[in-house]
Amino acid sequence: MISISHAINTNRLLADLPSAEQAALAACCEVVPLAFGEVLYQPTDTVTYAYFPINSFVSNIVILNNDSRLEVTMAGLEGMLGIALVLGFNKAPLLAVVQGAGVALRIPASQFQALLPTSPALHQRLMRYLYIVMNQLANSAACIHFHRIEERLARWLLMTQDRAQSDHLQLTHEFLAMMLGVRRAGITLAALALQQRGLISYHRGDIIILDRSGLVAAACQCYTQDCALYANAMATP
Amino acid sequence: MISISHAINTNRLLADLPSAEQAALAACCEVVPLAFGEVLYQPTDTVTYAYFPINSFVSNIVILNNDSRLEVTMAGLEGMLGIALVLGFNKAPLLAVVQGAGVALRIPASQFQALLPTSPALHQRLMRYLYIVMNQLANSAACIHFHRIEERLARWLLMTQDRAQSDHLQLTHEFLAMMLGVRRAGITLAALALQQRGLISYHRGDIIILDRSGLVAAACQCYTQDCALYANAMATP
DNA sequence: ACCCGTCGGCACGCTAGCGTACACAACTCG
DNA sequence: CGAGTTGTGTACGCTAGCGTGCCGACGGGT
Repeated sequence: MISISHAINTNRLLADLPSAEQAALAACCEVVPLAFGEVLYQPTDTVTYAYFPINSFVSNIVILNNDSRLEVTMAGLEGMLGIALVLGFNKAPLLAVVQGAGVALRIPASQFQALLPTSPALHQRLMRYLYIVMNQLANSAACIHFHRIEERLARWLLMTQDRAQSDHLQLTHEFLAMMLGVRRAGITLAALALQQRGLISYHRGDIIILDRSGLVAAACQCYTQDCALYANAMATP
Repeated sequence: MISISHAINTNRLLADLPSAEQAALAACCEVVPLAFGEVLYQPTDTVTYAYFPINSFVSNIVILNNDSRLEVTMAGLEGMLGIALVLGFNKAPLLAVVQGAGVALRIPASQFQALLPTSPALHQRLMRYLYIVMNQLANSAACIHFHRIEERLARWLLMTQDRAQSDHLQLTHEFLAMMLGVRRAGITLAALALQQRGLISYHRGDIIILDRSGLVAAACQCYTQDCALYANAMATP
């Protein structure tokens, strides 16, 4: 099991906080396991916990008209879930589904909200994170509209790899199709193309990233832009 | 010319604020005209002013790879521009273009940021507004991906009508095509369809909304959902 | 060792929307 | 009043992706 202090130093929003803030945080959070497929929030649910993933990662999914689904953001060790709480609100807007099993730090909503006014550094980090997420959302909208499945798939695999911190992912075509909002057959073709170019290999739900830089080249620039945006926004004093 | 106090009572984020907060606001803002096509922010610009539209409205546009453009949100009397400032940041992420001429309240960035800590009611409103915008972004991404041009056009006209507060809009097909990220010819077909159904009429850049409720039916549900979301989030205590 | 559920390859016709290009009509301005 | 500009209708072939359905192959469980 991962200790709380180790967890706090792993999540990028929490690492490097002043030790007083880390201590305050540690006092009210716990390390919990997240299982693959677990639903953290349903749309319109009241948000009872904030989560900071450590080695797990979670997809935020829009549900349209009860059938169409589309992943719009992803949160792993670089982010958090329960963003609404930072805005003083407690209604979840999106479906949050655990997409990579692992552990996360969990804080009850009320304690989290009580913590914010007394933890200025944390608060600032979270505001920055909100800014980043808003940009990711805006860029995603354009990316999803303009870019082809193959490019989007490559981007998505890279984003997932970053959060899973492993070049070995467990994803079926069916699942990828739901995330990208396309047909399963569409994913099959795109994945075949990537495989034939020697960038990935896969076999019944196990995807291995063989050539990361090749995959970056195959992805739309949205991937590199996203990374740059995160780095920039977080680095600015 | 519109007076500052009348302006403050027109923008929905500012109306109904405690009078002390309105007074503090009034002390540092001014009413400025916004001309059609005026660019308020370029991506990566430093944000020098926050704007609260009164009878003008502004599109926030993502620019991808220097050519593809797509409107992702719109702000009128129900919103504001310069959201980054609320998050303690001063970099504009999107292109903000005035799409309906009119006036807006304008506040220098530093004064705006100084105002926030001392105006809790305003601050809360703005956080709510951020929450709404994030949801609009997420929903837009899905809407743009799944819905047809005709539905999206209908939705877009309704959103514009709400902000222009007039059933008479000035928009060319060319402009609409840029907003929706599609071909001009695509807009022509969709607009013809709406016109033949008796919902709108247009003539060389002048669009008149004839049957608002028919248009709501022709639009994807995203429009009604958006409205409901705004009302809900703003109404919650 | 088998069975059956899961996963992936593939093929069919179909549609929305693309890129492009041309023509005409309506305004604008000299 | 004539010339140019702007806005709209339309047409062409083309592509990405859709919906659907089938089949084979793999592999875990009994």
